[in-house]
Amino acid sequence: MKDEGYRAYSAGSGEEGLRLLHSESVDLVILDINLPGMDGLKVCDSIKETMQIPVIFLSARDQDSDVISGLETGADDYIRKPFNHRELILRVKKLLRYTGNGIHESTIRTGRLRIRTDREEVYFDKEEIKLTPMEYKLLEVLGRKLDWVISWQILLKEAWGYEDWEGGREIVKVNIRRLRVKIEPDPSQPVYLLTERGRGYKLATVE
Amino acid sequence: MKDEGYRAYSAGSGEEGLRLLHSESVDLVILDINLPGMDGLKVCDSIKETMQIPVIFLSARDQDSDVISGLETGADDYIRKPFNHRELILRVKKLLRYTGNGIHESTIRTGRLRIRTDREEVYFDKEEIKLTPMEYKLLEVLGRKLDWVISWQILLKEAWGYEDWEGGREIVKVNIRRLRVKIEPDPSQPVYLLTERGRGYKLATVE
DNA sequence: CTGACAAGTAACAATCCGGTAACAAAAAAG
DNA sequence: CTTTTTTGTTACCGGATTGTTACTTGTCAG
Repeated sequence: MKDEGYRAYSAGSGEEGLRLLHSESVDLVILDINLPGMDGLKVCDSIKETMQIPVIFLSARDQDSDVISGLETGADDYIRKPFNHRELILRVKKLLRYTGNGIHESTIRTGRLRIRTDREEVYFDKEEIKLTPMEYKLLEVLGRKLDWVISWQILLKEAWGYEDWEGGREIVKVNIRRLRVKIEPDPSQPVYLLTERGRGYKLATVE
Repeated sequence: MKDEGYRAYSAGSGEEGLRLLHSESVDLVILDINLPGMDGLKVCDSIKETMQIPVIFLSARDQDSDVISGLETGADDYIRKPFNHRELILRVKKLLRYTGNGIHESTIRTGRLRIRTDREEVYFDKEEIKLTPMEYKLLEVLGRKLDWVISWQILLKEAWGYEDWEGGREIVKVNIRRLRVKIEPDPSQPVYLLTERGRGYKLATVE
């Protein structure tokens, strides 16, 4: 997993895994069924109860009934051992894409723009663009939903954390402008950060 | 599949399957790799190129390399034969849940027209038609009741949220016109958005 | 054939939305 | 505590969107 650019943690038991989930910010869980102590199905249950994180079972128990009970407890995929690494990676990527946390590739790129989410840095070609924390947050929110139009209400919530706000519309408008001034070659003719009138803004894939 | 309450079609070859896809409104494809004529991977490729329908491979070819190439062509899942019915159903359900299809279809299509309700985008063949928010709302309301005649009172309520309104009739009339100008090849000879004099309007299935 | 009414069409006007700049408040740096 | 940077607020402009009005066309009953 690390080779593919993901952060990865491992736990020796179900309990330890659940503890990790609460201390770290985790996007996906790969889980065996045969575990010391608490069994995998129970762990999956307890995960699905409290959070919406995709779970993949990876188990030597290859009976159909095992697979079925795994999927029925809400697991998102079930891979039988022995498994192929490449297949696992592909299935992980697919799941992350579905659940929208997909662009955890730590760098989001479109055209000459590059966002390194791990370091919170933005580059235009090789040059770093210095963004203020707010500007960066806004760009990341847009980047994580590349090509999707996002309304100012959602942006306000995702980037600022405000549910509603008097001048929410203005705040977004102005900060979009500030972002454009920094990331667009010509801020009045945006190429990356586009407006969909009446709907919102989107960061578009270019080229 | 039918026992589970799904509509199901089957095709004896890739070509036939692709033809079915265009004539019927399909939410998910289950595909073998070994097919007479065009092979399954090619079929999957061609599906993924033009539409965003989930594809599950179901194949006797159980080598890891087969699974990997299947997933890499963009398939959403790969099940090895022999397979268990219950597992297949569970995986189908899961996919339909992810892609949001199933309950309310995420794309409505008639003739050369396609409405992507998840992104609020409308296409004529491959070309996107830019609609204003109001135009889109109206079209979606009509599209969700394909072939049903809807009165201006209902349209007013569904699209505008007004219970009654002085110039309600006019507002609908004018916006229907605006929609037609954008979606009809010849706005004065509508093919999609038809009038039922005295009753209302409907979005008709074409072909 | 004709009048009445529904629907089509076009032009106009009000409103809403986004772009922009300048300014003020708040936060961070020195 | 002062300076600088960042963030939020306000105001105004221009244009797209939407609603309004007026007029034309088409359909159907009598």
